[in-house]
Amino acid sequence: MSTMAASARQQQKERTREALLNAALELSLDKGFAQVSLRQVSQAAGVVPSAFYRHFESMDDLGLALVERCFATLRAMIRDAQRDPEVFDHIIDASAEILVATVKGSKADFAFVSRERMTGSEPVREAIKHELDLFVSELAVVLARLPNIESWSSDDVHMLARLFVRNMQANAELVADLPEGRSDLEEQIRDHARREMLLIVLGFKEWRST
Amino acid sequence: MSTMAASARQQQKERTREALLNAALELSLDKGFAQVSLRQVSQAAGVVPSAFYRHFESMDDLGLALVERCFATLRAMIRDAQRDPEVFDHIIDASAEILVATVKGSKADFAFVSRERMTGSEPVREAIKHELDLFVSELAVVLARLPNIESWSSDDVHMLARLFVRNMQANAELVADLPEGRSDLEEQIRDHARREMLLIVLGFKEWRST
DNA sequence: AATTCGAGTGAACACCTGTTCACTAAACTT
DNA sequence: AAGTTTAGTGAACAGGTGTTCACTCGAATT
Repeated sequence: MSTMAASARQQQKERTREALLNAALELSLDKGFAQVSLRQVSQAAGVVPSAFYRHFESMDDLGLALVERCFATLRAMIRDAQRDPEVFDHIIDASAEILVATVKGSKADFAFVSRERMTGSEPVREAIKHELDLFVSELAVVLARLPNIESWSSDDVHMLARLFVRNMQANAELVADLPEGRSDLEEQIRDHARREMLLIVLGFKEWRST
Repeated sequence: MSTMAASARQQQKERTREALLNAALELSLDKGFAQVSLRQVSQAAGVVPSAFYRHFESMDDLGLALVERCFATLRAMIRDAQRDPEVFDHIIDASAEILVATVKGSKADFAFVSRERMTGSEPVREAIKHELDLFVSELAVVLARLPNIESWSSDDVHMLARLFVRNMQANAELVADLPEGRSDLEEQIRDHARREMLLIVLGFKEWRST
């Protein structure tokens, strides 16, 4: 992507590296990342355990790489949301829509983040916390440009962003462990998310007018 | 407590049972409950591994017992809050105060719940989810009796309760892994919690007036 | 064409895990 | 006082764990 090289050997290496990452992500779906052993990941990736060390120096190391990969998805989501012209007119509706759609499309990633945020090894937890804070700040920048919000104090915008992200987290959790093919429940979550965001915005208007 | 009996042998049994529970709770503080082995718990409780089975048939079983014990604390909190006359006049301030104080006093319990809510074995996760739903309903009942809220629809009250509990969860997490003796940060969290609850209430007023 | 490099192998290691089972000894029952 | 119950013991087990190390053999470099 960035460096085009790809010398057929590096290419193969990258392939098994991703196989390891995918295997770890999938295996951690039912029991949690911490329960997944180096040997299980290696086997699922079709590699002998000692080969693992050619790519990561420990499971913690792999965990950090996974965090990074997952947040790339999140960043893509916020980037797309900014480009969508809908967002300027109907932030709430569009946000709820984008949230549910994105989470549905990358369930494993979101499940991983919301799960390992509390349980992961200390470095993993720290990395997620940091990425999440970063995400709040990025969202604050986006929000600050919106029509009705551009006059707010930056403190208030930041708090709004925090509440939105917290709401996003909570709803992402719900979507992430949703049974397949229940579009009714999905619609219900979308609706709840919408109402809650609306509530927050309304609360802020009232708050700022006093 | 309930059955007074206590035949000196039952007494002793209860003693080591609690020792096992306490050991499990403490050991799960740094790495998470799922990382704690039956042998570690037994050793920390001063018992040989095979004795464990006299009290629980598996670690999952112990986990469920721990969930039950932790939520007893939560229930006590909401019960006390109801008795406090302050709450009727200044729900928000009193709630924020009680929240921080209670969580600070039972860090381990809250840390356990907020951690195992996502990571625990499936039965443990299910138990927590159930208890949490129950908690929302209980809170809704309390809120419905409050001066300005008694006229709301039960749906709205329930949503308010959900938002409050979510807020509580998020702030409990923050308090739970707070470094010791940082009363400034503690005050900051209390303040945030207060503002966020206020925001929610204001939003609801506005919401309902349209 | 000869040499170096390195991703992947397979066996061995020391250790920790949950579970079993025959046992002891002290508290209970008769 | 004799007999039963049971919380706790200690050794053994089969199996999974992370890490090591000498190795292969094809691709990359010279």
